[in-house]
Amino acid sequence: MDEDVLSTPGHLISQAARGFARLSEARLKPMGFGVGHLPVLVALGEGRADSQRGLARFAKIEQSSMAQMLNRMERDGLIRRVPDPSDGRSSLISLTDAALARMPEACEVLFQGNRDALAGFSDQEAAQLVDLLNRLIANLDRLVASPSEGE
Amino acid sequence: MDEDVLSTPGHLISQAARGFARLSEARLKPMGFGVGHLPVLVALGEGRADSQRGLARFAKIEQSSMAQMLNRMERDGLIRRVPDPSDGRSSLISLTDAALARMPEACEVLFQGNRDALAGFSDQEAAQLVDLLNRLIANLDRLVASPSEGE
DNA sequence: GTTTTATATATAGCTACCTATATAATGCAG
DNA sequence: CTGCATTATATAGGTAGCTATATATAAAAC
Repeated sequence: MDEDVLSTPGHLISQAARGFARLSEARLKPMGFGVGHLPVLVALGEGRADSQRGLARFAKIEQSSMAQMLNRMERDGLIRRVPDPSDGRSSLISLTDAALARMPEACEVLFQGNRDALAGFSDQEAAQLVDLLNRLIANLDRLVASPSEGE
Repeated sequence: MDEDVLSTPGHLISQAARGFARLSEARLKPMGFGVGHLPVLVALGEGRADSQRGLARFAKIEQSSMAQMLNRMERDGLIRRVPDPSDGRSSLISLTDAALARMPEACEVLFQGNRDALAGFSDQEAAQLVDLLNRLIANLDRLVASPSEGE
């Protein structure tokens, strides 16, 4: 009876996420990227954010997590931080040429990983999965914001 | 064009997994559990495994990850390890009374978390989500086993 | 009965998250 | 123009996973 706590969507999603992460990690590593880099690459590449805070909000992770992520990416030569002339607390973050050059390939690898993972899914099923996930995420965002569940 | 790499199932699943983990963590912590404990509790509680290797296989994580998990659970008084009399390399792992006593409540909390997260889902939609996730996981398991994708 | 191979666990070191707290610069009140 | 609140970043320490490698015991080969 308590066994099927492992058949709940929550547990299945965590397993799927680990599977995806392992696959993506394995494929991105040879080109010098990690699975957490992508939101940063996209945000910087499209000018959607250029501060640590902005990147954290874009990636929907905590500021402290982004700080460490950026430390690793700077160490690995993917980004660069220059002091913001208009705000002494802040740095302006930008992609290095190396990161920019390798980005399209990284995106392609991720798209391919998704195609591989969705093998056997009809277009309709893939679309439904995305829809259900988006609704789930919206619910979870609401719940984490106010941990008192229900309504 | 590369922005929607963040709208792929892979990325959405990772966001959903983090949301679930944060929610479950917050609710389990007050009763002394963590989100990774559940497979161990279930496996031990139902006699599905009693060695580290067996637990790792059951939980579908690596042996080294399970070793650390068990270290933390032992430290926190949730499990106990006694040397296996019939195999000098191995320990027999069992739940403490404290863990056993709190387990049903933990399962209930997780079931409730799933109900909360699936608010607005019809039964049919919830079932479809589970089905799609199971197929996704099967694909990913296959892919990780042989990283040479497609066919 | 040794020697080899396989298995069980342990350990080192990494990513990517988290919470909580400290520090420094900004901006606004007074 | 000073002092307080706010904001941006940094740091400490934790969980849960990973890979890779070491060690000890067991089992199989010879």
